[in-house]
Amino acid sequence: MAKLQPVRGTRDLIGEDSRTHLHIGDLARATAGGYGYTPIETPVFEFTEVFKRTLGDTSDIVTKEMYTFEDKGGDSLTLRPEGTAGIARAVLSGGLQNEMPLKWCYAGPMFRHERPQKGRLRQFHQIGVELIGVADPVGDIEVIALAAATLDALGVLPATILELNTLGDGESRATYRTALVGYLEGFRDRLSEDSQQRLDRNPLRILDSKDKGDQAIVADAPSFSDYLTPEAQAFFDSVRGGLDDLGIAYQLNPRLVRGLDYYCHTAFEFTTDQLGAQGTVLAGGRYDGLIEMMGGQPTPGVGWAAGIERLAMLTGPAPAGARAISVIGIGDAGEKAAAQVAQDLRQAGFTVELNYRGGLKRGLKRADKIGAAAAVFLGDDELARDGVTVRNLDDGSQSDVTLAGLKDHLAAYR
RNA sequence: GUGGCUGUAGCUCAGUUGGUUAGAGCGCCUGGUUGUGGUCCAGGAGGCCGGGGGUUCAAGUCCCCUCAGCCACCCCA
Repeated sequence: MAKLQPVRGTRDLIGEDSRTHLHIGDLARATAGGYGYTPIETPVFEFTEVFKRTLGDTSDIVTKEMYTFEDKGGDSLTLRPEGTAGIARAVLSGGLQNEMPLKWCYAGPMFRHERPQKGRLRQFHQIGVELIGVADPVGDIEVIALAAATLDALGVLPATILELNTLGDGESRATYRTALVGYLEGFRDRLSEDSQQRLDRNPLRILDSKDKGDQAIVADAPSFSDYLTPEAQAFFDSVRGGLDDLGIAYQLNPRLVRGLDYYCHTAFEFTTDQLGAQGTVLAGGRYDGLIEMMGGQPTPGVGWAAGIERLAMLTGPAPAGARAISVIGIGDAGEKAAAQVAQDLRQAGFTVELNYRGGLKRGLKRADKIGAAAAVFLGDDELARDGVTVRNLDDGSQSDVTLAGLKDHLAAYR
């Protein structure tokens, strides 16, 4: 263990950072609430099997990015790398299959053992929503509309574009995959080293390779849209029509893919060019195969997740809360009386900071530092006349106020 | 996991071809004001120069290793 450093890829959220994260979570929950989504909290760790089964043994997340450990009972546990698997598990272990549709939103930490860089940490935070039990495109449309509304509430929607694609159904994907691999095999030697591996493991990923040579080869590859079944095409058309009806702009991106098998039909991402290489702010899609893969009945689902750290880089710091009133006691009797005044003001709903010791000068310095709007002095002079002195910290003006009239006087500072 | 760049005070950074007690601004503390902040003035505290090893008469400065940060690849929110 290195000396008193945070673990690599983790960081403390203090002051403004913490406030901003909470603000983003609050706004997301409020927005989702307006769509009828209620909060869910699942554990931050699960049996490793939960993620292995759902993410697939060959995915990068499972093979190299999971924080996995053995607990004292000998079970293999894993810190969740994403939110959906745990929620699917909750559906099954809670016997909620008959409560469909389930509409949930969540916010919390996720863990992936990756090399940190801009917009990427080992412990990071996501907000997300899941709509489980709706097979119709109206579900996709609602979830995307909610995503846009959330980004709009945060004020970052104009900084993003919505990219949209379809992964089709299983049949569409299977025939396309065969055609794509057939085409790419002819160029195997000329593909980048990474893509040669992808060709065996995850050929669809080659479509969004950043390698220039790969891109040239991919340009002439078979197009997925030619392989969509009529049903899958109709589904996608419905989603697009619904977004058009709601006035939600999007850009088709045929190279937008998902690595995992249980994804199908709609895939979408809100991306930005303001965050360096990590441009994806919010990503989601339909995962009809997920719950079945975990051992449940076939159950449709669609949802998304967004990175709070990435959102925070776009929103900037959240607005500060109410300015405080500093209550400063002077002398033993004054400090005692000040404690009572502070208590009364707090119960009346004021934000109050009580000085602990050190006298008026120290109290005022502190008041200035925390940005208090006014200071209330309480010393022998004030006690003698059963009142307090109120100082306006913006203009320095002071007034004598009776104890009885203090709340009314301070109303101007709320 | 791979690559590039960077680690000097709480923060942001200077520090000459290797040369004597390592500096600045901001912040912090004290005093000027034994009942007045933010401005001003004076003073002060605070550094194993990320860590370890090496070269040298001499290392913050050069070399190696290691840790960390940043950025990119991979992958992803």
